[in-house]
Amino acid sequence: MKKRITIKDIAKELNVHHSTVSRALRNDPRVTQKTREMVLAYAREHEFQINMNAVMLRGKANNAIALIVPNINHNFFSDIISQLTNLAYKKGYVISVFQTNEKYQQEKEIINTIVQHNFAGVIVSIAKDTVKSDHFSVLRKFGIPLVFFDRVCEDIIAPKVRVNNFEITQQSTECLLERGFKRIAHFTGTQDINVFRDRDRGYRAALDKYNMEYRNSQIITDDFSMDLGKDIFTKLWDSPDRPDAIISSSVHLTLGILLQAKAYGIDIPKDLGIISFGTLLSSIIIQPSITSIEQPENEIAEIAFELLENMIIRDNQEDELIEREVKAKMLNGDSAR
Amino acid sequence: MKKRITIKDIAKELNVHHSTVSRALRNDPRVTQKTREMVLAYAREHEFQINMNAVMLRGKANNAIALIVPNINHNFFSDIISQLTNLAYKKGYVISVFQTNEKYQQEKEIINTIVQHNFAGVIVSIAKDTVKSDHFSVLRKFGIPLVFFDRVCEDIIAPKVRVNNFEITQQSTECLLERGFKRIAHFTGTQDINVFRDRDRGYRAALDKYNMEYRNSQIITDDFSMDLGKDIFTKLWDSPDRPDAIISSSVHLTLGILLQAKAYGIDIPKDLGIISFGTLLSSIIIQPSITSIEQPENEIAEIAFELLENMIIRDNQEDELIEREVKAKMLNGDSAR
DNA sequence: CTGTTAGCGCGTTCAA
DNA sequence: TTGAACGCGCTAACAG
Repeated sequence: MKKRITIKDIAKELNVHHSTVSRALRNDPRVTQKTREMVLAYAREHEFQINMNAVMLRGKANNAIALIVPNINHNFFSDIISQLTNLAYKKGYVISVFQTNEKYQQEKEIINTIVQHNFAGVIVSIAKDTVKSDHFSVLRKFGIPLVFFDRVCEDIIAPKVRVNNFEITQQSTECLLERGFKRIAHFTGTQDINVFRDRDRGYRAALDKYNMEYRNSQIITDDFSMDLGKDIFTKLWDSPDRPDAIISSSVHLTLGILLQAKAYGIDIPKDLGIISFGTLLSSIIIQPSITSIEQPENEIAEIAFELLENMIIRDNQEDELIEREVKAKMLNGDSAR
Repeated sequence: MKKRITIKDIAKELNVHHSTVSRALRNDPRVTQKTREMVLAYAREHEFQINMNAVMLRGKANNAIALIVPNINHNFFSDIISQLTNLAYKKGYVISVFQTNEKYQQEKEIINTIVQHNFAGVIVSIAKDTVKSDHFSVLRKFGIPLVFFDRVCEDIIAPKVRVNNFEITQQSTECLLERGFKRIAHFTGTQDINVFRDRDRGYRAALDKYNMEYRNSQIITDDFSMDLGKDIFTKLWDSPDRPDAIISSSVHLTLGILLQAKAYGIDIPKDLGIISFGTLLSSIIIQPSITSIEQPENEIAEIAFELLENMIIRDNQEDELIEREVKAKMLNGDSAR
């Protein structure tokens, strides 16, 4: 590690005290115009860069925000990351992104790292694996503001940004029912997570409303991958009680379904209705277009950031329950153009 | 900001010296079993978390690596981010992701932040906007290891991971020529960036080899968006010298092209051949499938990380020119299944 | 085995 | 207006 230039180095070189240099660099008014210019010139010339570790050790607030997501390379999350990064940049914050790979253990270690490095705040969407929530309490203990989005811990008091999963899934299911589908399967994730639980509740509410039942109704997958979607769909399709429609919680599962449907020569939507969460960018050019459920990623990012920034500025942890809900929308493939 | 518990607090409480606490926490052998256990128990109970700012101020190496990309929400980059984050995690590093939005100014400010926070190393793919490279020299000055991937600064001495853009674009163009296409347009990015420059050189090399010329050949876009792809294609298609094939540098441009082609009722690939960079996930279900050029994101991440880790471990900045090239592959849509 | 001391780089006293 | 001294939390060197 190269030795870096410090304010003391500058002070020695210019025959002033390092506290004077410190003041000059921060534009403290009680320093001569001349001295300041001398210091600034020297600093610029020698590319002085302040050591933030020293600054923060003295208690100055960090300007780094931690963002924790299960997967960086899912569009839903990468869109939110991108937007949050831009918002933060405008306000002088820096976002560090962490990926849990859906693992509780990694999530926990990440939280510790965040505490140890004095991050200013944390925005998180929890792992599928996360059923305990003890690791979040340490943030509260250390006074680090926390905001949940999308996938939340129900038993931790912190602001939460939710998507209207119940409502939109109910609506989507009803849409299929109204189009005459009778055996609708629901491909979704673990029921430990609010998002997938809410979606399944919405799905069942719609079935109940129409007095429908379907034996193979709920299919829970641990993983959202194209291959898994393909496999699950294949089994289901070849089973005695074949579905005539599917609601899918993930673009990747949907791609697997579509792929296999194509191999089987299944006519969509005649023989198989599909509604899928997630923006299937190319659904607009797929023949036939499928209906997708679009989530407002930018709005989620904006609200989450706003909530967190408020807490950071007011040096405050919320004790009341702040919940904000944003609305996903159904986008019919054929009307997308 | 809440006051956090420190080793001194623990020391006072247990009537030992804080240096003893420090040793106990780090499992220094020269501390009694009993003392250590006492300290560890107390620390665990009170959720002590070490203050990394203090540790780093003393000179200990940081375990945080900075990753700078133009856009987090492009699949090429988000795949690399995801993979890098996992590799880093296994080795005990943490990745912080920064987004330049293709702006030189942001890139520069990010570099300063990185220096100020003493990051252990930097992995970067530069912004389209970045024509100067002065801001990278500060990293060298401060002894922070640097690795470029994909989009590189030619005049900075640092390890570079490149994709065989020249070769693969030449090959793709020849592929189209051999299939009988004669007026092939090239949709690509600014020629200030090695990636797009290399692709265009490969494209032209193929044309030259076949003694072909095409007036509208090179179309440079500032931005890679679906809308722009659609607009540009529309203009081109309606021009007197209509293309019969396109090589596209971006999935988003390609989607725009496909969308408009569909609206025009253009038969692909009979009336319009298309080869596109980027994994068009759903190309496997698009009818007709289009040929894509797949880049080895995981391999890029692995090599970049390995190169950087070597420099970090050896506390070394490379003076020799390390260049590694990875190979993109053409993937024919119809053989993808 | 444990305590003492010093210092990492900076900002904030308090004094001059 | 500037300087001197101190301390943020931690670890290394040295002393006991």
